[in-house]
Amino acid sequence: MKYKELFAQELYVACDEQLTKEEIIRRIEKPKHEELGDYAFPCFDLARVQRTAPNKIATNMATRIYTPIFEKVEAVGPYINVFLEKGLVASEVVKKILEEGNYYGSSNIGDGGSVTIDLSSPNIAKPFSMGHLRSTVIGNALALILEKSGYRPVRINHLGDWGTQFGKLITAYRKWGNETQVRQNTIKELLALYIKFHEEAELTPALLDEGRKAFKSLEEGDPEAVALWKWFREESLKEFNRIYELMGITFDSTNGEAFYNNKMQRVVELLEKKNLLTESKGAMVVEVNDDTLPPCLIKKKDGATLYATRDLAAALYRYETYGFSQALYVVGNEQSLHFKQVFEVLKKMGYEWAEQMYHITFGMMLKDGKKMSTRKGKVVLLEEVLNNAIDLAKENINSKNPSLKNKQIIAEHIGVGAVLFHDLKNDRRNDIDFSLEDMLRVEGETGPYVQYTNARACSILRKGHFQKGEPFEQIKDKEAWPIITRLNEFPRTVERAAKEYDPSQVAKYVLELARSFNKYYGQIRILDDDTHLKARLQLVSAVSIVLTEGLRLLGLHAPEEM
RNA sequence: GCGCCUUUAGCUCAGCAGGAUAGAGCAACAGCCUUCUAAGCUGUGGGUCAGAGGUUCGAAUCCUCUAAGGCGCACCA
Repeated sequence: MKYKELFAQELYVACDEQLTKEEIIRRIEKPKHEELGDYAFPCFDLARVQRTAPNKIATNMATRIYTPIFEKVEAVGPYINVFLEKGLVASEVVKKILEEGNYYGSSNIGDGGSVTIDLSSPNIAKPFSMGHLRSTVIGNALALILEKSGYRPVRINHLGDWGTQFGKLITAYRKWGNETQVRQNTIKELLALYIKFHEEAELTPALLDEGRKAFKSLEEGDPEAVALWKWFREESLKEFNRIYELMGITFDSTNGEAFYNNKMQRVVELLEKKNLLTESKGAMVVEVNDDTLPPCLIKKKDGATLYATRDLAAALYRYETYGFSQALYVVGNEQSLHFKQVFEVLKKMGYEWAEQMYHITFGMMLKDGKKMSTRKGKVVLLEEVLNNAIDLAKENINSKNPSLKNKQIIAEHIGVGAVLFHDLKNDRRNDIDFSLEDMLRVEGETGPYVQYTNARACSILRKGHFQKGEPFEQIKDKEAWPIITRLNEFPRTVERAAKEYDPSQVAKYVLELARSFNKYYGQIRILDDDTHLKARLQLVSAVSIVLTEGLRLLGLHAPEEM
């Protein structure tokens, strides 16, 4: 980072201040090919100002740039390419990492502001499907990345524990439910009831009304309905917690939709007081931005509330409780209209903090190119996928490293790592077609590949008897340079991931670092040469520190052996 | 119909506020383990960046249109 600024400063002087430093910084790029140097500056802008051929300008300016930080400055066509003094930079970077350890890459761009993150939010009484994986994994990674960037994340699992679906479920349970069966296998039985309800409702549409009525009675506190609801909720949570534990994810709050049940009246009153509520076709709505957005539904014909009402109540509650500087909603992109409406309503209510609310969208998990549907029973269960991945990791351990200790734990870290990483490595807005094969893959651009790289590095550190805190030695291998430049990029990568709410930046980074290290590993026998041993081990240690930290930011463990 | 999004190698995707010969992984093929964990490394083949215009010294990247696909559009969440 600072090397680039140094280059900009040099250019600023060399071009006689014909461009501003900001303009120069914006133009400086990283050449696509290593042979072309570490930074490059194209001279086309100056060519226009000076009305001279860019090649000429490049040649002239190149001779005017001189600082010890560059070992070579050369003009290639219209570009000025500079090569960093490798020894100097390598020392600075590796030293910094060894000194800072896990803190390397931390920043304070968040300035201690709290960020509420609405994530995971599965529906109670339904199995935890692959669809919820994305929100959970992306939200968790964002929380970790933001935390490293100086924010205080608040992870909120906004459980789907309220709504008409529970009316349906209660109705179904009353009609066809069997207590013993449900008690034995709650989630599975409830899912079956839910599916049956929708099948029957195709034949007898009146069932839908009955479901709605049941929900109304639940909302009004009918003891029998409430008891059923509580039971469903508890059993579901037990199941979810097992999965969260496996993934190493915890929450600061599990206040779901039901929590806001008694907070919605206030929202309705506030809307009334501000004259925002109007009647439309029997329902109460807020008109938002008339032409571009459809009205936001607040209350149904029968007086029952809707999810927008709950999200409004939740937003108020979260602002009052956490005083967030940002509020994030990690929810699929199919709900983008809903969040636009909710944010608009809040703005109309006069809350300027609504400007700091963001819908963090992500693509759908598809099955054979189509949306998965709980109602039709076409779901893939996350727990099964995770167990598959763990079993595979165990098989691999048994064939590749049978004497490994703590096999079970490490297999969990690897298996879960494969699944999480697979979800995080690409832009979150892309749809993912579910493929067990892809998800369990451990070679190539995968979590286990990165974990394996780190395990190798750790193994070298053990065998080379690496000691922390020894005097620093400069690395001499030119083969190490690609690693050094990657290591230097880590802080920028974290910062960018935080600013763009994009964990994939970290995932891609960690892959590149692993790749560069594996290449080095193939070229240099680290433990063979005593004279370079210390410097090399220090480099390896820096790599391991950054890989471990990068993986941690994605929610993955980095086992030292595997 | 309206709104938003997507379209880059056989497949899955990168390509960071336009810049020098478009990159990875998987799959295919050919190599590398008596020496630091082969979950690895090296090499080969594979591309009119959906199409057409436009802006620019320069476009996969920005603008417009077309085509294909996806998601959303009032009492579900």
